[in-house]
Amino acid sequence: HLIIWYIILCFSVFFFSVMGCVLLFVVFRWEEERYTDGSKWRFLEHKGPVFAPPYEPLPDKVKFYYDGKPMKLSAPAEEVTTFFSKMLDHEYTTKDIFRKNFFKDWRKEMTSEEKSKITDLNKCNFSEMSEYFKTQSEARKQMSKEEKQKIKEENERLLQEYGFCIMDNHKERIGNFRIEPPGLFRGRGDHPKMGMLKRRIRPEDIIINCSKDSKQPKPPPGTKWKEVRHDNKVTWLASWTENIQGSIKYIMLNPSSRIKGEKDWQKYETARRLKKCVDRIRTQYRDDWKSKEMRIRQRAVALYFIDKLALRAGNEKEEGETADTVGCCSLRVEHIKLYPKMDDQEYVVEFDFLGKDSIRYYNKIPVEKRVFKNLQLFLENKQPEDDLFDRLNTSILNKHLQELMDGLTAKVFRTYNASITLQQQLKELTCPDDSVPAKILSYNRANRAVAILCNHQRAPPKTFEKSMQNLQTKIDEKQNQLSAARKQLKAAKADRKRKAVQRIEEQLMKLQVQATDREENKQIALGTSKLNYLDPRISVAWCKKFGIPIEKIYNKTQREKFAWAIDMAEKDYEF
DNA sequence: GGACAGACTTGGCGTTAATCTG
DNA sequence: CAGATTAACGCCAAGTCTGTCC
Repeated sequence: HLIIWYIILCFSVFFFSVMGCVLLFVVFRWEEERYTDGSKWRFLEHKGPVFAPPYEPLPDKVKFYYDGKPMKLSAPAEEVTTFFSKMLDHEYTTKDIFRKNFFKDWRKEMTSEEKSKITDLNKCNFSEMSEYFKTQSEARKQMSKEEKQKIKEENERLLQEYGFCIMDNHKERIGNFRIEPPGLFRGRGDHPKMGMLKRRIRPEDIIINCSKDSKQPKPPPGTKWKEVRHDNKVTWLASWTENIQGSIKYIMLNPSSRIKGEKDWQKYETARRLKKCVDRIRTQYRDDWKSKEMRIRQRAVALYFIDKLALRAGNEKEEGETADTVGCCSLRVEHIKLYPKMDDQEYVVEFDFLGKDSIRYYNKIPVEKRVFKNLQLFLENKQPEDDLFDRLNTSILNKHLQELMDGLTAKVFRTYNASITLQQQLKELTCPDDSVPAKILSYNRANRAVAILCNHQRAPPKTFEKSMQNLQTKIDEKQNQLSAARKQLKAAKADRKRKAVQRIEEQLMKLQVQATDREENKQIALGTSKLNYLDPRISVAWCKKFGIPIEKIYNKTQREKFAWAIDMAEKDYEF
């Protein structure tokens, strides 16, 4: 008996100390005091970035032809041609702008001799190189298990060595520790810089950020960092300036890190504060539609769009530097059409413009008469390419919002409206008696409502039709199976048969739900809203309330990112 | 108040890894 | 167990927003 008591005692001590640690850890990790002086960390140590592998010249048998004649290129010029020949199958290599930009940048890498010979891109023949790369990638696919395993292990080793850092008391995963390899810039949509050469990044381009008392990362042998600094007011570990737009790129931590998680949490707390005062703000902007000042009316109509349609703020962009895309404040006259009457609706506004990533926003919505009249006013005496809101920009708008609520900016409305929509849709769509797959369909539908609001579209997957067909075949088979099982049940009336029928019915239902979900999701991308706009605590609470395992909603990466929410939210959580 | 740099979040998509199926 | 299919991941581009300078 004594022994048993002793074991129990030991076990309890062990158990409680483990629990204690877990609790401490949780409190420590998410409730840890934040720095009040604007600093982001006290200690930061890492190994620096991993560079792109050096260029390997082509074997001599693989030739480039100019004007029908083989020509051996210098290594720098040859490297650039490999980028182009790898893209040959893409339609964009036929575009004028792409070819012009590429040729211009390619010539910069040529020797003077090459430069004088190669004067016309149309006389260049890259097909042997293109074939060579196709063969190479085919060979890579055909590699033996052992070879693949070896590569995997090497990647894992690199991850272990360079993929983590120490920030304050935590070992944290780094988001992107590999430096982007050189290549040809593509860009999205109609980008004026497509085809330009994205140059290779060297240690001399890199600024390292770490704490003074840490072990500094070593640059590769024979090289130097551009600079090593110790700036704890920022979160990045390394940075460099990219040559296409001249913007700065960063190496930062993974979303699972304390520093990202805390920021994410705060973002949703700001959105929840908006919830408390959104009525007041709405009343005010409606009032402002009547203002005698044009700038206030414009501000109020723009804010109405941002709130109602979840439009992005719309910063000004430098013309000719990027694709021509707009957000709310940068809308132009040509992007909207007004219809005093359309079918059975009055005061309809039709939006048609390219937003972020050149994704088209198309929507027809009835608005209130005052908004409509205001829009007519804003359009007066303007050309199609003129700004709709000529007295407004994002800076003016955000200054105003800041006065309405501390920390309020245009994008908070997107977060707020996305999260509140999810919560309300979940409430509306979830039936407590539904099966788990049916409940998940409801969840996905709620998620979908948000994605539609935020205009998160995707190109239908290339294999969409086929995969729908496959699913339909499975459903048909299952239906046959079911009717066969039912016949057997009728004949035998055995309990075992009854259960079999039930099981098949469930399987069939599951397949049908899957088909519905997939069909409805054809052109909708759920990922972005799930990752960036939906307060994860709403989803966690929903899972707890309806007994859905969290794994059904969030995959491993997402669970890591939302660890704070999974720890925090109870089933009665309200956004 | 406008230009610009800087820092950080948000975005779709192609590739890769995991899972499924015959 | 290999090939097909699907889900996850990573890539890298493109936004938002703040702060500084003039």
